[in-house]
Amino acid sequence: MINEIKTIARRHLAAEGANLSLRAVARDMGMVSSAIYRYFPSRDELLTALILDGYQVLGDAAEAADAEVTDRTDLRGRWLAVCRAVRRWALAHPAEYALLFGSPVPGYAAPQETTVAASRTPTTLIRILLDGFTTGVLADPGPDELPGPVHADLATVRDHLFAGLPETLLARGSIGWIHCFGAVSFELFGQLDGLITARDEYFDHQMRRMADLIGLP
Amino acid sequence: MINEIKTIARRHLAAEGANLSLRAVARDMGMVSSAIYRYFPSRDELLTALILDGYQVLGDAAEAADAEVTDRTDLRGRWLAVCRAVRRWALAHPAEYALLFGSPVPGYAAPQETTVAASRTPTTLIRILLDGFTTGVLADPGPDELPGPVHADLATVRDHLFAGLPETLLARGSIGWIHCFGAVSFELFGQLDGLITARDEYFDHQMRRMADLIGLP
DNA sequence: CTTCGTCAAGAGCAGTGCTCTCGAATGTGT
DNA sequence: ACACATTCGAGAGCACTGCTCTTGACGAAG
Repeated sequence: MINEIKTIARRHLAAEGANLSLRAVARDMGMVSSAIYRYFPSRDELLTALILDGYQVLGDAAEAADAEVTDRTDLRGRWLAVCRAVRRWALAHPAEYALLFGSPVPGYAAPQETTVAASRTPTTLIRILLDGFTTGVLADPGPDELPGPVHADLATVRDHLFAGLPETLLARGSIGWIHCFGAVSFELFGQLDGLITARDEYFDHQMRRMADLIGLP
Repeated sequence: MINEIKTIARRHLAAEGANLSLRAVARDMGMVSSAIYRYFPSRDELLTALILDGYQVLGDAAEAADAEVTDRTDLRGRWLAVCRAVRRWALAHPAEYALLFGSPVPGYAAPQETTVAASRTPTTLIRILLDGFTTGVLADPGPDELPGPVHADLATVRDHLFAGLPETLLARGSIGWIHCFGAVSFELFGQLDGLITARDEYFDHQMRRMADLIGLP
């Protein structure tokens, strides 16, 4: 039942865009709107559930894309594969992507759970670097003039999730992830319209430049 | 009159978030909602007006930040100044930033005018590179393995707006702009929550790395 | 003094999230 | 088999939204 609601809600999201209507979902289920409230205490809760699912599905796609690269030492190939998977999912589910990564819905404060669910995809990316470093494929590039406070922030993240990873690699990897997010959002939110037509190639080019910046062989 | 509506609408936008209510604006003006329709044929038109204004104000801020750097040969300083100005404006006007660069409002198709208004800020950035190149401060870094179709897209943009600029510089500058957008959006849309606390420094660090990637001295 | 255009008000339509109450169905325990 | 409890969905209703249409007041031209 809950799953049926979510499925129909996702369909509405894809069709209509961000403003999901509980009543419309209920109508599609042959129910009356108040019946939905048996299963979700509010519209925001339904959105939260969709967001959590979205992060999960995206994380799965990212991990699958990484796993598909047979040569595990091909860090650049793995990095590009994950980035492409993120973009592919975003293009296939623009409304859901906007829900996850777009402007926050006014009045809706994302619960703590969403922020941890959100970390799966970037974790997949950074883990590629950790993988490369522990297997010796990727060397510690040495210090990168990180400002002190940033150093502290990154150290915390590193100790939490990527024990042993040189901070410089974490910093560069984060930039790479942020740029992946930025490039996808830029395209999806219409900022590329009228400027770039070869979008696949443009995205790949950007991600390659990021791989260069990270220092991926 | 039109200006008063826009001013109050902006205030509501800042206070409530993206879902701007015409009736609330009218109420604040001591008018009835239908009176607004004398001045704006629809809510979307009002949003469009706000968007156009926003791009204009942001463009002004970017140009002013660039102009404030007295040493015109300090390309890196100029680049950072503009990026910081963009972020500063975004943090000061999050709802407006979301309107310009966030997820598109469902059912609302941005008119052509907005896309040209949007180009002012990136134009300011890229013009720094053009400036540096024409004055000899910045050398042509040579080809950057641009895919063919991207090459064609960028050539069109270059011939339109930045005559004489080497394509490689345009490509790198675009990446820099996209990353500026990405970093600001990432922070503003809550993706940094719980991870990075030193946000000023982190942003600056990213922009410096981008300046490195572009090759700014 | 009349006409004309501008302006705002008001009613009304269809839609929204959400709350509440009330019946019907579906078990479950004795 | 009966009584009880719980679950479910329907329906009405509240306050809100964007938007349309009609009506009436006001002031400036002719």
